[in-house]
Amino acid sequence: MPAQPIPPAIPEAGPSFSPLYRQIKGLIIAGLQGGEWKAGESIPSEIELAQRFGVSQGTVRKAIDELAAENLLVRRQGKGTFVATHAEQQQQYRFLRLMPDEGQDPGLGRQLLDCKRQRAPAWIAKQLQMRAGDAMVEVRRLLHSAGRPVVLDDIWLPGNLFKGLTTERLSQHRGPFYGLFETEFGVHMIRAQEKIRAVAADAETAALLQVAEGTPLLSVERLSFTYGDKPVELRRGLYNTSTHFYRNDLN
Amino acid sequence: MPAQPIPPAIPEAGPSFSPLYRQIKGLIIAGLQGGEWKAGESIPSEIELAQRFGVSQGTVRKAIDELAAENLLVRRQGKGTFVATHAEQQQQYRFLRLMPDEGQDPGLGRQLLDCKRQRAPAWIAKQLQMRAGDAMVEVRRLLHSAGRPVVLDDIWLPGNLFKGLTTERLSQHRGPFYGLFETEFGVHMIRAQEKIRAVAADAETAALLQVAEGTPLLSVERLSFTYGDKPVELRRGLYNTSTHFYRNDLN
DNA sequence: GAGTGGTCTAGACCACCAC
DNA sequence: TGGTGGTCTAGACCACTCA
Repeated sequence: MPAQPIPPAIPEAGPSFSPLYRQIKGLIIAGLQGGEWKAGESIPSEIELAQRFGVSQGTVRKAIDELAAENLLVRRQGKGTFVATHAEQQQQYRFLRLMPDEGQDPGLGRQLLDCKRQRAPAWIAKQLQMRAGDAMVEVRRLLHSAGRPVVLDDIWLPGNLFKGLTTERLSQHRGPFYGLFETEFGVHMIRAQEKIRAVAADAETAALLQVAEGTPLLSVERLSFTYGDKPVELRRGLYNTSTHFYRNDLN
Repeated sequence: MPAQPIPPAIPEAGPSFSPLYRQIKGLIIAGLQGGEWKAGESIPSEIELAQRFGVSQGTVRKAIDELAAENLLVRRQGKGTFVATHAEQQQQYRFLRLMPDEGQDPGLGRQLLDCKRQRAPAWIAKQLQMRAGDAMVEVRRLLHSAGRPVVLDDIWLPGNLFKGLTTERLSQHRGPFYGLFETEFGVHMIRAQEKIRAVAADAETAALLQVAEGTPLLSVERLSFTYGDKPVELRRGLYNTSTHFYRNDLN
């Protein structure tokens, strides 16, 4: 009697078959994760990658297509394929959905309020997959539009990934934080989840945003991930939506 | 002296070159728009479409790939390619991003409050590309979770597209409104824009949502489009976010 | 087993960019 | 002019569904 194949202890939910182009995709992600190509740089041409991996150009192309659709890579005809970055003009504030009621450009100014190292409380540690009490960096800042404060951000980062992060470093830097994180700490934010609620401004928040206590604010809690679905930033923004709104496109 | 080519009066922003697969895509969209294939039905196979349009299967495939990425079509291996619909279990509430703090499934109950024909005020007419005073249908309803009201929706529809829409018709129908709109009125919602704000509950809203007046609520204003970027629904939802949140994924 | 979508290949040619 | 990504084709074979 032939031996029965051993069934897996837990029924697998994953795909039973992995096409070649997905394996190639995994190899390219590994290169990105390992720092073989840095943010803003070009990766090798499709033909070169095809030769390296021993597959056809079309297979590499399909792998890159998916990575471009996920905004990990950017294709530029005639020039090459580049590692996506948050530092460029066009990609600035890629994750910020705040829009002014009038006009197009957010055009926001930044004001750093605080940056200190703390021990992570349990509710933050859990989301960042750390242990309660682990080292953590806490940043607080305001975003201004036309001179008026619109957003109050609290940002929490794992201390071990952002060792040299100081108030000085942050205030000297131009452009979005995520650009600094890429160049200085090698941390790429590639994906995020936001939980949005309406809350009432407490006294401290009201003072900072120059609104009355109890004013309804948009609470935007964002958990950002790097390669391998590893959470590396927790952020809570409080938005004054009297002159701005959060824009979302559905399809 | 050779004649100069005449420059366009307005510099064209559009693409100077339209590949074959985009033209095929346009033909398929025209078929969808014209009702050749209805919501939930299958479209002809790739091979059949390739013969009909006189191109290779690969070209049809690329056109369908884009339409599937935009959620206009759904591919099912071994079965065929189907016109996307809001009426199916898996696709139910495709545009609703509300999630409970505990658990996964929203599991919402519906309560129809009102449905009447009105003349469109200017601010609604403008967004629906109608004239102020044109016929309009106004619907008001509540969504409940575990017996408690969570969402108050006001929905405005162009009167000429929804001629037979009555309270009876709406209350008898099971499943999402968008499913009814597809089957009864041939209107497919394929895309939407949302503007999200935090607002304070007024007296009437507070009573309906069973919260205190002034409670912060999420205001979600949604403009939905059908084929050809034609706006066909304006909706304003007021969400009580004490036990639920609006979820958004960024990448 | 027939029909569907999904993968992979090889090759030709086009559009765009930089030198 | 050469290199890059972008399009299009033709054909082989694989995975999935259903009768």
